[in-house]
Amino acid sequence: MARASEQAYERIRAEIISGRFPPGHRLIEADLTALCEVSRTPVREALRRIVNEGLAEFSPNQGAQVVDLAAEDLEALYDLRTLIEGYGAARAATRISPAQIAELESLTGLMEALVDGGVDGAPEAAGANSRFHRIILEAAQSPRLLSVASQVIEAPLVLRTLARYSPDERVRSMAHHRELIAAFRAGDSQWAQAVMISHIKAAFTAIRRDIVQPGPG
Amino acid sequence: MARASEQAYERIRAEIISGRFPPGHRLIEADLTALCEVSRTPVREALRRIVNEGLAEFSPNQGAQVVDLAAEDLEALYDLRTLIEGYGAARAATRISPAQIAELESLTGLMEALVDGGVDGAPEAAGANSRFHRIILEAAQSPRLLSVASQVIEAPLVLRTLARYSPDERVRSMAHHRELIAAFRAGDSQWAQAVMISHIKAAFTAIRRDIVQPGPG
DNA sequence: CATTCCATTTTCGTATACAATTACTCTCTA
DNA sequence: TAGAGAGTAATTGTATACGAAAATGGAATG
Repeated sequence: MARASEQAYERIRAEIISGRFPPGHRLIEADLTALCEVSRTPVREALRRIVNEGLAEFSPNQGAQVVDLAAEDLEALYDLRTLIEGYGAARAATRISPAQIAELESLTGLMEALVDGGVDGAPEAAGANSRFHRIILEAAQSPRLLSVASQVIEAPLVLRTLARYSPDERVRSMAHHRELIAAFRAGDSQWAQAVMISHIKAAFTAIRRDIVQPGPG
Repeated sequence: MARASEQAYERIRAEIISGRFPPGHRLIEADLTALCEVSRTPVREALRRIVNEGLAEFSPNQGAQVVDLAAEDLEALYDLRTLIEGYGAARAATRISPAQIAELESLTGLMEALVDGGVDGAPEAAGANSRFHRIILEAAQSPRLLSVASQVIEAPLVLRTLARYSPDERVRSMAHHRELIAAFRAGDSQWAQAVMISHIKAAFTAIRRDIVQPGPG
């Protein structure tokens, strides 16, 4: 089975994103071996991948630990994300297929339903949101973009942005998704880019409200 | 020694960038084990890193092979690079230290000397050029940016852009470097960004002249 | 002569054992 | 009591062996 490392990757990633491995938590290879029920070799491979996607940080001979975004320059991270996802949305506007647009609509409908139903569908909604963004990046038809984007999209997942939104912010976020779809339908790159930038800036504002950034030095 | 994998990484990278491993060349782990004189474990680790930086591509159960940029969408790659390095230059303009500016000057002087001396100092000049760009990205003071940038900077190294430049283009490239330093001295983000964008667009033009892009489909 | 199928070989994926490095704790001393 | 040092435990880094998947080559068949 060529998926021991894949299995390890998904398991560790889930632990981090769910918050069961909190920021700063050390990722000991032996522990992960037990958790994932595979040997250290695929665990190490999964770890490198997770580090590469920005979910963890790595020090030689000291292993990896879950990234602590509160200690990082969140504004720089979100600026980069704005740049990259904005570019992706612009490219996607002239390349996206009707089938992909239909998928975006379906996901948006799902998320709206989860938001309206008072129950806490946060994890599911987060998953749908991730797929929404991923479809756009895939529609941009640039493998390199996909790979680059993962580095600025994965890390913020530990923040569980959607769960922090106020009701108003949730409504706005859904509106952004609807407007993105409209921009794609129109094939308008600038429009799509502008909405995507708004979407990410809005997310950053919600994050910044919650997380106290460390002063310089 | 924690540097068996590091040693393997540097060796394999050098083989690719020098062209001794040409585009499309299969990177067989056993061969690399012999070449690097370390076991397969660190070789595999080095390979994953090289794949991640975009110097090679990977297929499950089939290993890695050196990236063939002629088969890729070069315009998309360079667009991304423009975006990311332009942003880096803008950030660097307000954060770079005098010592870093001095380093940039020193490297530019070295490159100019290599260009003037008729001998083929291409590999050295390429190294100096890489360091020049790296210092700027470091001056931008965003670890994530550094990591993201590597993915769009490393891959084009296989093209050996500098060696393709005409004498005029070389002069222009040096002028860009000098102008970047001036923009940094002025602390002018927009200026630095504009020059960096020009610098990369110029490189792309030289590349596009040489490489025939495959049609869509 | 082209094609398909099977055996062989090559190569990657995983597990495990060992080496090297780092972190920790306890003791001894000022 | 605070600090330094040595010895021990914990953890990562590397090597090697085995298993699984895929590429290859040749023979049989239409």
